[in-house]
Amino acid sequence: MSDTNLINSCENCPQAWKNFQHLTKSELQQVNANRYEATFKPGEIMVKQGSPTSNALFMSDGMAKTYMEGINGKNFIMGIALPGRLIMGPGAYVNSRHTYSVAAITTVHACFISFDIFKQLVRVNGAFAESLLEDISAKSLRTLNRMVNLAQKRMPGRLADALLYFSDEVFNNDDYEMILSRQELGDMTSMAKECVVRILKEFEDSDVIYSDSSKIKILNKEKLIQISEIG
Amino acid sequence: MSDTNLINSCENCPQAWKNFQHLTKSELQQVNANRYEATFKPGEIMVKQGSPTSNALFMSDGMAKTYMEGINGKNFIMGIALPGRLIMGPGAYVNSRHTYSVAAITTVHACFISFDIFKQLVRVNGAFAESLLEDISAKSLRTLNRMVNLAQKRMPGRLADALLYFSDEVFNNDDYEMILSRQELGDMTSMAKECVVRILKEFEDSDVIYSDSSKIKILNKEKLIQISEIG
DNA sequence: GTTAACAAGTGATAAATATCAATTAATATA
DNA sequence: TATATTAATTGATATTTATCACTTGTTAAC
Repeated sequence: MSDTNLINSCENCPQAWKNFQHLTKSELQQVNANRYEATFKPGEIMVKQGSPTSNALFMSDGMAKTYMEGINGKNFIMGIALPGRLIMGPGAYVNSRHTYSVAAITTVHACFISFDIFKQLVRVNGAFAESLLEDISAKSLRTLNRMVNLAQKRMPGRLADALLYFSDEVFNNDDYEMILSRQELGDMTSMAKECVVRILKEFEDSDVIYSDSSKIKILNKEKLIQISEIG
Repeated sequence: MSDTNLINSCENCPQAWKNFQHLTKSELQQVNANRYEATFKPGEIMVKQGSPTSNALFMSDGMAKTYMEGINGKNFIMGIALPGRLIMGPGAYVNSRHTYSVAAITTVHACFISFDIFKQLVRVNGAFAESLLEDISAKSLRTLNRMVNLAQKRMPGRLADALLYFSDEVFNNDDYEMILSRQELGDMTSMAKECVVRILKEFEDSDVIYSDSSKIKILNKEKLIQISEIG
C-alpha cells in the first residue's frame, strides 16, 4: 500500500460522491476527518458480508464485484462497484451488517468513512438525507427489476441483460474487456458456466456480438436488446 | 364506499404507521389534513404500476397483493400488503412512478397521503427521515434475499419459502387460509401452476403440510425450513 | 338446483437447463 | 522455457421445469 494515490481531501476529489454536494463546508470537513484510505489488490475482499457496517465505502479508482453468498457457498454476483458511487448495503440501516461482500477485480483505491458520522449527517441535513433516499431508492428499483428479469426470462434474455449492463452501466461502450470469468457471468445470471459459453457462442454465430476470450463487442445492439426484452 | 369505516384521525388510528411517532403533533396533523380514504372491493386495483406517485398509501384493514408486471403480461407477485405498513415503491424517489401495482384481495380500507407533504416532512424531520431509511432498507434487504433465493433455489425450496412467508410474515400462524390461487403462487415463486400443485402434493405426501384446497397447515416446520435452506 | 365459468389436479410429453467427463486454451509459477 | 494450474470449451446425458390436453372440483349467476 503506497502513498502515491492518497487523496488530500474530499473537497477536491474528482471521484467524490455527488451527494456530498448537499453538505456544508464544515460537514464535508467532518467527513474528510473521519476517512481513511486503503488500496486493494485484485481478488482481495474489501467488504465481507455479515461483518459490522462500521463504515460507508467509496472507491476512487478501480473495479470491484459485489456479491451475496447464497446456498451451498454459491455466490450471486449483484454487479460491479465503480468509483464515485456509495457502496453500502441496506443492512446498514437494518441490522448493522454488510448485506453483501465486495471484492476487488482490478487494483482498487478506496475510502472508508465512519458510518456513525454518515448517519449523523443524514439526521441533521435534510437535503443530504433526501439525496441518500434517492440513491438507495435507485438501487432498490434496479434490484426489483433485476429480480423480475431473473424470474421471468430464459437464459438468452438474462445473458443479454448482463452484456447490456456492462456496456451501458459499467463501460459506457459497446466494446469492452469482460472482467468476469464465465463462471462469474453465470453467478450473475443464474446459469451454469457451460451454458454461458454456449449462449455466448450462439450470440456470436448470429452476429449479435463478437467475442474473443475476454473481449466482447456488441455488433447488433438492437437485436441484443430485443433478446433481452423477449426474455 | 360507505362511511362506516372512516378514520377520524391518524393520531388515534390503531393501524397508523409506526414511523409517524417521530412526527410532532402539528406535523401529524398536517399528514391527517392531507389524507383521504378509500374502500376497495376484492380484485380492485389500488395502485397501478407506472402511474405517478402522487400519494403514499397505507391500509387500515384488509389484504392486498403487490406485483410487478413483467414479460408478456406475466405478473411477478412480490408479496402481501398489510395494514400499518407503508406501501410505497422506490420509484417515488427515482422517477415519480409507482414501481409496482397493488390489488385488493379482500375488502380493503386505505388511506392516501399526499406524497409532497410526506417528502417535505422527510426533509425537515431528521428522525422521521431516518425511520423512512430504515423502512426502505428493510424492504430492500428482503428483496435482495428474495432475489438470491429465486436465483439459486429449485422449485421445492422456493415454494417452501412462500409457505413460510405466509405463516411468518402474513398470518403469524402455521395454519392459514391460502389467499392466492395456485397460479398466483406460481407467479410469486416463478413456477408454473401445475408445478405448484405437484410440489404442494409432495409436501402433503411427506407430511410436511396438510392442505385442503385453500387451507394450509404446516405440520412439520423444521422439515419445511430445511427444504427452504437446502434449496 | 342447474349450468356456466373458472380453478385445481393429473398424466404425458417437450423444452430448458444442469451436470459430467473430457479436451483444449490460457496463465501463472518454478 | 517448461510445467503446473486454472479457465474455457465441447459433446453426451441426466434433471428440472414447462406445456399441453384433459378431467375433476368449486363457485357463482341465474
